Amino acid sequence: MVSADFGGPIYPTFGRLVRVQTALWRAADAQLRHRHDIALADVTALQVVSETGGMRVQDLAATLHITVGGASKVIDRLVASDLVQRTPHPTDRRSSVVKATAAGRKLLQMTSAAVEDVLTERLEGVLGTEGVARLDNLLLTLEGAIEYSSEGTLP
Amino acid sequence: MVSADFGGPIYPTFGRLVRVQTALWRAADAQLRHRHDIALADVTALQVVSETGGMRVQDLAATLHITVGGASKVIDRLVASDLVQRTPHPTDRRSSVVKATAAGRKLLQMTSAAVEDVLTERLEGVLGTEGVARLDNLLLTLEGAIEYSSEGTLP
DNA sequence: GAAGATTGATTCGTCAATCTTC
DNA sequence: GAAGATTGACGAATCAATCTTC
Repeated sequence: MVSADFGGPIYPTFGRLVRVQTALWRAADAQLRHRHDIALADVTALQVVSETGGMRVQDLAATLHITVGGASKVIDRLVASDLVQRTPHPTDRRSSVVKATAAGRKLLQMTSAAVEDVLTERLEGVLGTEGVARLDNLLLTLEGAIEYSSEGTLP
Repeated sequence: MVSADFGGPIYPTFGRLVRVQTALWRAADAQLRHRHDIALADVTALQVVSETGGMRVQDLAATLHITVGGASKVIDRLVASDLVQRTPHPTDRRSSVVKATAAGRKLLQMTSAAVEDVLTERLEGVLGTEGVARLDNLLLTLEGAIEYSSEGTLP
């Protein structure tokens, strides 16, 4: 079944998605910079690294949908702040395995609470837990579909 | 009523929102650069300017949730490409009114079709029209709430 | 003095080139 | 030769400073 266009233009919905995400990001980012002097982008990377317990640079890039070079630089910043460390890959000397340090995990606990506060207010406070659950279901569906369709777009 | 946390952590949902939006943005942006040699950010600004029929720099900034300086530079690029023009504000000589040119409106028609194609495939094709409608409802609610809560966040 | 806008310096991510290792 | 990662140059947005007009 090929997608038909019964629902009217979809650009406005996408515009809303972008604006909502931007506004939420900015709110959380401002809160983190203010309270913990760190950017949300860095905390997000730290979060991913921490919860996987160790990953390669390109795995971080794939998870965040950023480039490998960008991921390398994010890690540079986190290493400089002693929040993660590069450890040698056990079988492949081209790779490093990036792991959260104790300081990184500690900072993550505090920053996660700050982010949770902002998001709970602005997402759950507006949509309610039921609305958040509906949103999450839709996003899960999209996320699953996006993973494989992100390849092979351009010739 | 203060927000309570019955739904579990909300950070993962936000992370999904960011990743889905990023992936969709990148797909549409790549398509536009490839077919029309213009960035999605510029098309988005052109879209907003066009559909309002004329607005000030700070109005564009407020709509897109970007800074005034950033909006000024987006307009610089669009002016350089002859897609919008700055016209004198009728009553306030500090301001300009930014309007889409004929070339801008023409380009917008073509690029909108390209964006619609990408989004129809990746949003509607995955969620269906009903799913898109549900997503749009949730985003509308969030957008309405965000407008007024974006002020007065930091001391 | 405040509001609207522009400009220059900085920051962050992408892209292309490069280096090392497979 | 290909894969993993890093580095420098570039593009785009933020922030602070500045200029003009209210």
